[in-house]
This record gives sequence, structure tokens and C-alpha cells, in this order.
Amino acid sequence: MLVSGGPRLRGRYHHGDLAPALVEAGLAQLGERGPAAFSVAEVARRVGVSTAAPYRHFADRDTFLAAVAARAATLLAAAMTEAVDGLADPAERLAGAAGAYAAFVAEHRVGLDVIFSPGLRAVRDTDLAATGRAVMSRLLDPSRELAGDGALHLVEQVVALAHGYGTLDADGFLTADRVTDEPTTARARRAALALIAGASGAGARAVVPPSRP
Amino acid sequence: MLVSGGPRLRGRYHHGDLAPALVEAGLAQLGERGPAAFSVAEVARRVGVSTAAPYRHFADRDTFLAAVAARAATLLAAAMTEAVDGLADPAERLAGAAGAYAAFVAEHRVGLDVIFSPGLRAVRDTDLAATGRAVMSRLLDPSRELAGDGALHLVEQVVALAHGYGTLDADGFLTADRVTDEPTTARARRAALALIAGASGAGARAVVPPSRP
DNA sequence: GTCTATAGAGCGATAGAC
DNA sequence: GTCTATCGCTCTATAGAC
Repeated sequence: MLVSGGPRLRGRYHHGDLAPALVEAGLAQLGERGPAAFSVAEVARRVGVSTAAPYRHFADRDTFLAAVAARAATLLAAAMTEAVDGLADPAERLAGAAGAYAAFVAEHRVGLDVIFSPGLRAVRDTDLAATGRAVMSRLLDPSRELAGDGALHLVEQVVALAHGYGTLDADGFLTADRVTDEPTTARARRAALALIAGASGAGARAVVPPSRP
Repeated sequence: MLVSGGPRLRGRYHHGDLAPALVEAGLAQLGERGPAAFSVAEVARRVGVSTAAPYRHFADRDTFLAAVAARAATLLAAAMTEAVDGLADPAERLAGAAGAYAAFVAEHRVGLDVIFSPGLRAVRDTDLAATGRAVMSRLLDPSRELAGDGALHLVEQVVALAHGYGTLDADGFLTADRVTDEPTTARARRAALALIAGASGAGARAVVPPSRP
């Protein structure tokens, strides 16, 4: 999103609302280069401001990254909500949320790894923590209906599955030797359904770890 | 592994076999800092040689990284082989390989994403390609017994699951809100068993995508 | 084969002009 | 609030001494 007049103004570049524009550009860049290559300077260039400008709005790189991650978490929660909207069956809801999660990670390269990153935890971004919990509840709510006390275990398994689909797709592994042209969303969703079926169907012992002696 | 005399020699540092020592140190560093932060200079420092020394043995950073990845792939294939050694049931073998994969990724931060990385594909390291196939066959062989024509789909699902467990653990997500003190290996293995059960048990339609109209 | 030294680049962050 | 300019750091890679 750029101000009216186009992205490339000559000379001074006055911006109405730089902070959100930086966050938006940061999100786009995260999707293209990944969290490791995330650079304040490059985001500034992308928006068309000097490399010093972001530091008027964000204390340092990590604070900025946390703000971008918080924005991503908001979008992720929304995407997951939309994906399960109108679904009654908890297995369908959990699998739908997993599919949306995988697709989001594949596209934006942000998932629970970044949202709950230990590096960003020091920044203590309130938005990030709250939205992270929102993402988790999209998974936990249907999981509780399915597995009761074993909900956390089931969520862990489904999250791992969805996260794996997202990251492998982002790294070009799934597209390399693609066996279907089915999108990531559908593949992850179907795999999650199988996992859920196997975890609950073959007995809850598949989900809950054996009690320790 | 360092030459006798200890890691810290004064003055000139003569090394018997620098190349393998660099690969080994690179592997250790990969596990600590991750592939993105992988740096030739830091590996050289870790071994105790100048930052120029590695370039006598490897053309550039990517070639070096490919060699490290090839070494990792060898270890990974061995770990997976050992994990399934003596197991007859193909489901147990596939799940065991998945557990070993997850644990390896958690510890070394190298998985199929790095081994089949598009960035390293340009280097065309023969070892890397061959060992990557060896890793895949540990998963594909039992999968074929289980799913026949749907083997590739099942492997994709299991790989995504194991990769998710490995990366999330490496990023500190699983340890953060740990729900068990069960190790990653066992968790990923059990989740894989559930997935396999659900994929084959509830009908093969869970594995193979619907045929297109 | 390893060293020292260096060029050249990118990034994080700050200082001071406007 | 944004700019220009700059410092200090790390990294990749090369040149040349030994």
C-alpha cells in the first residue's frame, strides 16, 4: 500500500503514515527473503525512505521484526478463522485450520516459530503475544472437542504437520518433485484429517504418551 | 575432532587434514546457529585457522555449505537406518525413520530443505545428491509396502510431519510450552504412527488425492 | 597450505542538519 | 520526521608473502 502519487517521488519523500507502511513492506519482504535475511535497511529502501527513517518508529531491528510478526499473526488468525467458518465437525475445523496455517507459512514464511521466537520474546510485544494466543486457540478449540485432555498432544502433532508442509513448500521442496499440482492448503488439510483419524480412531493411546512408571 | 596438542596453538597452525576438519566444524556450527547464519569465517575461527584458509579447499561459501550438507545427509541416512534396524513392520519402519529424521533436524538444523536446497543445487555436489536419495529411500521403501502407488503421497505427509517436529523443536517452540518431557524422537514417531494408521486405516482416499475431472 | 592484509559490500545504529 | 553522512562491525573473496 503506497500513498497516492505513486511509489517513486523525487527528492524528499514525505509519508503520511510511515510505521504501518513499513510493517506492510516488512511483511512482503519476509515472504520473499525469509526471517533470517530480514533487514531494516532493505525494507526502508522498498518503501522509499532512508535507512535511518525506520528508527524513528521502532527502537531496533528486533522491535521492528516483532511488529511485523504481530501483523502476520493477525493475518494468520484471520485466515484460519475464515478457513473454518461454517464448519461444524471439529475434525474438519482442526484440519481446515491446519491447511490455512500451512498455506500462510508457505507464502509469508512466518509461523509459530517466529511468533513465539525466543529472540523476539525479549521485546515483549503485547500484540504479538495476544495474537499468538489467538492463533493457538483456533487449533486448540476443535482439538479439545476431539481429544479432551489429550488436546495439547493432538495440537502439537497437527501443528508439526502443518508447519512442516509450510516450511518445506516455502523452501521449494514440495514444488521440486511435485507429485500433484494440488495446492499446499489441500494437501496439508488432507494429511491432518488422516492424522486426526489415526490419532483418535486407533485409540487415544496414539495421542497421549504412555504414563511413566 | 582436533589434532593432538589441543585446539589453541600459538603462531602458525599447521593442520594435517583441514578440509574434513572444516566440514566437521561446519556441521557443529550449523547445529548451533542454523543454515542462514552459516559463515565461512566463523567456521575457520572455530577450527583455529585464518579466514582465508577454507578457500584453498572450497571454491566459495556455497560449495563449502554443500559439502557440509552432504556430510549431514550421510549422518542422517545412517541415523535413520539404525533407527529402523531389525524392524519388520513397515509402519514401524516408516515411523521410526520419521522419528530419527525429526531428532536429527532438531539437533543439526539440517533436513531435506537444505539437502535439496535450490541454492545448493547449482553447486551440483554429487555426494549431496546421492546421499539425499539415500535418505529418501529410507522413507520410500517402507512407504511402498504400505501404500503402493500412494507411496509418494504418504512419504510427503510423513516427511512434513517429521520436518515440522524437527524445525519447531530447533526453534524452541516445543520446549517452550512443553507438555511432556518425552524426547522429540518419540513424539514424532508416535505422531507418524497415528498418521500412517489414519492414512491407510480410514481408507486410501486419505492418502491419494481425488482424481481430477 | 597457511598466513597477513586488504578490497568491497551490507547491515545496525547514531549524530546532526533541516 | 525525514534526510545525509558516518562509524563500527561482519562477511566473502582475493593477492601476495612465507
